[in-house]
Amino acid sequence: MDNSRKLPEAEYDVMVALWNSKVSPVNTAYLMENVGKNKGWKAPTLISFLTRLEDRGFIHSEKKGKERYYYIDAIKDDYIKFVTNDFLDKYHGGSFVKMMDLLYDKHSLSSDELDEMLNWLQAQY
Amino acid sequence: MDNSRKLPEAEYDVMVALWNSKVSPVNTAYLMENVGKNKGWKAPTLISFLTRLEDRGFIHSEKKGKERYYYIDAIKDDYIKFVTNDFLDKYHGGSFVKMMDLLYDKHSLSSDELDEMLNWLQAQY
DNA sequence: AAATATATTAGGCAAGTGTATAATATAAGA
DNA sequence: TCTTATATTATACACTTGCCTAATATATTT
Repeated sequence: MDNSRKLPEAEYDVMVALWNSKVSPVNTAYLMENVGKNKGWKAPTLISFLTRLEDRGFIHSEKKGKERYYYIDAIKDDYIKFVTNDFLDKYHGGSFVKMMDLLYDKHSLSSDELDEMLNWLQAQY
Repeated sequence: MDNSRKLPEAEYDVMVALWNSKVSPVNTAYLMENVGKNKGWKAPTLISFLTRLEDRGFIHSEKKGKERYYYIDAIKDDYIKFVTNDFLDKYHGGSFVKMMDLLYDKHSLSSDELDEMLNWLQAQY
């Protein structure tokens, strides 16, 4: 179960479309509509990413007639958690506070967001 | 002047060594000691990353005798801020709270960290 | 000044990523 | 069933990234 690897941009974008879909499986046409088009990809481009995702074990697929349908195997939250922890370690020594500190200093964190966080934190107790 | 493009791993590791140095400029030998060695790189490998960093405008250099010395041009906090905002947007819809929520649920955020954050937040008011 | 040591430069290559064209399969229509 | 349309597959190619070997420049020692 080695789906815990960081995906290249394009493949991640495809996964997002899959994760966002309320139905499963979805076919290539659906994914063309929901990511490919906006990205300006040709169908074979999309399919090529899907093939790679399948190789990595993030999805699997099944052919029905002349179309192919894709099923999700990687859990979104697990993946996001993985990349997030990775990121925190790499850029902030694993510390939330360090990250907040930096962003606040640099005016990237608004007081609204501070309020929101405070609320959230207080709710955890 | 914002060459704030996301760096490849290896180049980022070199930047970290540069940013961590208390002196500037530093030479290749210093960087071999401080990153190259641990990474198991040969000197030309390190130098190749340095050349690329120079091409990207993150550093510049100067040759003295047979050695070359490197000067930092990219500000660490600016770069980290850039990648952090990028990351938040990409994986958490730009929201800290969403990120905290996910990690807490998934048991990646300890109560100690929660306390720390609460302290930090309260200190901002 | 030669010979030797050492640092840098030139150049290159394999794997990974983004992307496409041409070929092929399969369904649908005539 | 033959033709046409359409989706998929095969294949490939350019760039980027990680890394190195061989060649060259410069300093040091003899």
